[in-house]
Amino acid sequence: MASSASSLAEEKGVKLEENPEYLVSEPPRPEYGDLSFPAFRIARPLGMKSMEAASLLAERINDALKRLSLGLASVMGGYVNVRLEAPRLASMTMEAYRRLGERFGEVPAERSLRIVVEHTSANPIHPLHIGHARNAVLGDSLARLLEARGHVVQRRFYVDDMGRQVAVLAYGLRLLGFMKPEGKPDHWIGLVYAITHTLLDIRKLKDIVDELRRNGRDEETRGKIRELDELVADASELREKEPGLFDRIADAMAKDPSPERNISRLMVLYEQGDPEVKKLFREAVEKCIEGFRETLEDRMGIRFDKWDWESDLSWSGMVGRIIEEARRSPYYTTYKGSEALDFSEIQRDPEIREKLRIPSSYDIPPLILRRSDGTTLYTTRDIAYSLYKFRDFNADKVINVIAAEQRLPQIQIRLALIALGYRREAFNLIHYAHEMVSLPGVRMSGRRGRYVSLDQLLDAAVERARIEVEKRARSMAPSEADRAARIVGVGAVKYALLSIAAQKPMTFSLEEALDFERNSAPYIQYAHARAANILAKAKEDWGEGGVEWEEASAPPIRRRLLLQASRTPYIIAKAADELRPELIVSHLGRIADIFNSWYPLDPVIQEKNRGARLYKLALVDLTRHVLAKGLHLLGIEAPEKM
RNA sequence: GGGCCCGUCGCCCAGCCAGGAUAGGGCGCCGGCCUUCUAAGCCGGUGGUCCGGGGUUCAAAUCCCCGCGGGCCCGCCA
Repeated sequence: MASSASSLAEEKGVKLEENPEYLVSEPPRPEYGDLSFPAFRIARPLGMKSMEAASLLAERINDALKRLSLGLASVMGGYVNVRLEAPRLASMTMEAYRRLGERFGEVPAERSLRIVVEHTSANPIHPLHIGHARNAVLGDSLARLLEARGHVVQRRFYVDDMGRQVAVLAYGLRLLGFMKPEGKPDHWIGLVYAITHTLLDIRKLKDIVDELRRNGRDEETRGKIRELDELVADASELREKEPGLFDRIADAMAKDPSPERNISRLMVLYEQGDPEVKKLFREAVEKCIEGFRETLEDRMGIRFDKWDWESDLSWSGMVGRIIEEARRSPYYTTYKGSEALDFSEIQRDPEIREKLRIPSSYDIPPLILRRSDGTTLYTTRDIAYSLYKFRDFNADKVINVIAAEQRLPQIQIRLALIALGYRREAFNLIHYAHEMVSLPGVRMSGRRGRYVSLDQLLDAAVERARIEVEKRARSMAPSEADRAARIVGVGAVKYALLSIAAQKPMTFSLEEALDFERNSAPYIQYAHARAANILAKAKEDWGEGGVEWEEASAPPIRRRLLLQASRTPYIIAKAADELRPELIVSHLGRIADIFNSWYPLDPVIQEKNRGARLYKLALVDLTRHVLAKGLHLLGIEAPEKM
């Protein structure tokens, strides 16, 4: 339909403003047909009345459909509606499925691109929590979608080991005098970090209180004392968790006349590559990453091709070279006494504003490149890293999956790239922003050790799934039940995170994620398992011929399942091109709904007529495949049994 | 003070970018369905001033403007 509209426009020498493909939709009532096109939308640019455009377009579409004997177009109001010839659609779709096998649904893009997807990149100072999970699951799904579209994708994790937070952790570990994680290493690291950070804050606040008191500022003193009380409460909670660890760090810190100075010194020494400090930092961060990998790779099946250490980038001289380039740039300036890049001129360019999506009346502040002690800042290092991602993979496009709160620094990075003459990179660096995840009633804080870790959530989900699996575990071997529980539990968490569009803030309710009914991963997985089960019991292969394609026409629900399943390649392409995994989520939901309504009404194996039975088997097989494919693109496994 | 995102049945969400034919799902609630390919399922019912107000248009949940409510950002943190 879309191509008929395009060619019509082309002949009239008119360029349509919008892609006609976007105008194709499903009519509101099934009697109207299977697809519809609002002809009035293209009537005006073509210089026609809407009815005129509709009948002309219907004629074109009919010609095209006739060539394939695929259906019939009719005019209704200003719409052209098409009713597809189900048997023909069935044989074409199944033929493609048989030819492509497991690849059915993937449509290669016109041009295969090299794309880097950087995601998760959590600070290596505490375990992953639900917010990181949203990032990880989105990033992983985007990567899978892009691959399905024929792009060459590289997944990278940025290990941010040069921030102040890691220095705080390293300082704490040095006070502790050893590094022997008990239990999962990232959890242990998280505890050390929280204890150290909280003790540091208490120390700082105490100093402030003393100072205020000396100056007789009673009002302010009382306020600060209240803050202090809260901190002490947090500290005692931490102490309860691990008294030995806590006291050791506390005692050692009490002997240090200036913890802050020592932390800053650690940062400087690490950036300089001091061997002893380097060993300390690296060991600490490696422990944490080890824990991350256990969660991401072993438990969630989210893998990375590269783990990029921020410090490596810095030591290699890349960050230094960026600063050199900045100094030579005409936008180099001094801001608040520090070296900086000034964007006031660049951001006046309307093309740049539009391409980087900078709001029209928004003034991007200058970007400071270095602290006064000479150490670099995160954003500066990220400029180097952005370029590195393009170069190292020879990438056409780099997608950063990063929380929306980092919008400003992400814009600054792209402006900086332009300032340094890297326009192509700036325009092909995409900030895929997602909003935060909160847990109801939980005030999370990594610095205070107050968080629900992703591991805990996954444990709860898998545990819940195990109970459900055991309820119906019929003929399942224990190892099989284990596997099913893991697939269902982890799948449910992933689905919950993917089913809400990324730009919406979400409250993650474990309760709801563990409701394994409709609109959940288990619901889709269940439909898949049922389909797989029918196929397993069938002992017949529809692919060897004898399928009666006429069976595709009726009953309506059977026909609808075919129609929906056959849209899959289009949906996958769209979801990949628009970076919208949630389109896959809703497509799977629709297919599972139709399949679940269909199969109890229209038994497959008991069907007496062989040709009909084989067609139904083909339809079950297609459905099974399409569900598995979609789940896979979301990073969710599809069990054969559950 | 400036900017970004969000606001749709009691609750959670889709639809909005690319305006059109009675605004869709799920949860909840009410009532049915396990001798027939797994009831994590199916069938029926209940429920909406699309945050408010203007404007553009033959036509607005969708586009524009002004408000209101919630989240986030504006650091020599990351």
